[in-house]
Amino acid sequence: MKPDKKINEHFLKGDEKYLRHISIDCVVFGFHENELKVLLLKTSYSAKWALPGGFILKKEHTDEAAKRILKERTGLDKIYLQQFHVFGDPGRSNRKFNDEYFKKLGIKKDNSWMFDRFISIGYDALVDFTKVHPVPDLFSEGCEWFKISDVPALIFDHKKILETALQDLRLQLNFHPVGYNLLPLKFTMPELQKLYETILGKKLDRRNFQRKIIDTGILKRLDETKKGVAHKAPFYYKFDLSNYKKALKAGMGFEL
Amino acid sequence: MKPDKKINEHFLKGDEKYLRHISIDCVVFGFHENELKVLLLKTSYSAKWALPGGFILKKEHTDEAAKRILKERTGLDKIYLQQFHVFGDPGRSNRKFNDEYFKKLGIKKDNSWMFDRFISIGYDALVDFTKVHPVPDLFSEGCEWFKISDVPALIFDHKKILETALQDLRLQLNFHPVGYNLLPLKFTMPELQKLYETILGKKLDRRNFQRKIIDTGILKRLDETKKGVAHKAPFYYKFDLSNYKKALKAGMGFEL
DNA sequence: GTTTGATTGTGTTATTATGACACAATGTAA
DNA sequence: TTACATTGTGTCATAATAACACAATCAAAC
Repeated sequence: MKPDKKINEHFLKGDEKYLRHISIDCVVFGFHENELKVLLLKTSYSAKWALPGGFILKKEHTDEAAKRILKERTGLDKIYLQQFHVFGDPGRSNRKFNDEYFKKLGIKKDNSWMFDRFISIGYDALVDFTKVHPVPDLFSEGCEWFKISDVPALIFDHKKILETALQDLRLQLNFHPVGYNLLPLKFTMPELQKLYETILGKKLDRRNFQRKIIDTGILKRLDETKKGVAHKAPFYYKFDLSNYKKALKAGMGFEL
Repeated sequence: MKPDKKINEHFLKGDEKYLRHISIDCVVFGFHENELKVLLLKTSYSAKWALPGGFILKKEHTDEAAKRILKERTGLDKIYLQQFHVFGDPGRSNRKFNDEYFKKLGIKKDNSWMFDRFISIGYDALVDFTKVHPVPDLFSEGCEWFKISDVPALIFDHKKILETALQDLRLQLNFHPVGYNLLPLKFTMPELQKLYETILGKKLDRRNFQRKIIDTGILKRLDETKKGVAHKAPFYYKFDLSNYKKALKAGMGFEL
């Protein structure tokens, strides 16, 4: 089926497949080159960008829907994913679209479930940047990572959703060793620290940080050191999965 | 309009007023006689009890809907209320009803939006027990407070919703001085401590508890003492609203 | 080859927060 | 007047945290 035809069908008949009035928006965090990043889609119907999102099949668990949507956008299967907030303002999506776009597709705005009010469930995901293969969706012409500090204009209330997710991530940091989901298998202590600093938005003392992280017991130091650095080579670490899981259950207390 | 007629209309035409597939369930916490309590409704269509809940008007903010629902059940206007989780299992409400009840009302199950799948947004509320006037809803024949430790059988997944709310409340305790919402204007230190102990489900040291609470600066000791106790009379305290709000913004760190 | 610069690994100390604990004071009831 | 239950307050040992310094090592510059 041609893309235009698919879009048309989605606008006119999507409500036969999906629950009306409810959507899911995902804030996908990644970490690369010492920067926290978020995955965004370039909408084809406006100059703005959007969070990857989608809808819930009539008999699908909301969590499953979020997983499915994420899988389609990132190719990733088992990722850290959880709901963090519901956005239920009736005016949240009543913003201006590009009418030309819909005219071209032959869609009348009062004719489609897609222009109804939507309540959106926000999910946030932490992914290993290096393993993601971004794929735009039907309504997007591109898919890119953006530095958190450098996010473009977003549609609807997506900016607010992103900010809420970020706040939530900061809170989580003390309970959840989020590094496991955001970093590759092996990583150095400075890299891990940089991740924490980026999320929290503040500098941390190198030595105290190391002590606290080590004390949790969730890390395992490898014998290997990083090669090719113009200074003392840092050790690689990886997460000790068994201790990591224990710590999760115990609800690791942890202040930075 | 007669109740039966109202119910009938709700089942057959409610979807003209409300969003389909989405509901709100409220966990209303109160504190009385040194016990944490929750407000429940006795369903008229089964032997079970239910959380007070309702639906979202087509142009209503979800938060407003929760407020409205709560106002109708408790008579209270300005209460501490917030969403804590979305329950999105497609099977969550596919449980057995009392068919007799619906037959009596002349409602066919495949004929009403009310038997569709619902995604429910959980809101929890902390209220001053002494100010609540419980009012059952259209589908309930009663409305009562239950001790948290002594909750009867609940419909659907309401037990799980309640438990999730309770967990959330425990987490909140460290960030939010919840006492303000659950206690009357003036209260004694032992009463406040008992509240914390009940929510956390563990005993706290009397002297350490007092020190920490006092150190936050959110309390103001009155000159008045409690009368009519067969032992040393405890002082009354009230919340220092200005410091309380400051502490909220600063995100009071606080471990028990 | 030696030096330089940047960065890592590690340990000490002062300060603060926490948990465990004891005794004097007070109001009613016996 | 005494007994009892419960409150108000303070101390001390221990644990957690923040601030801080120096030696080791790698690549690049000379």
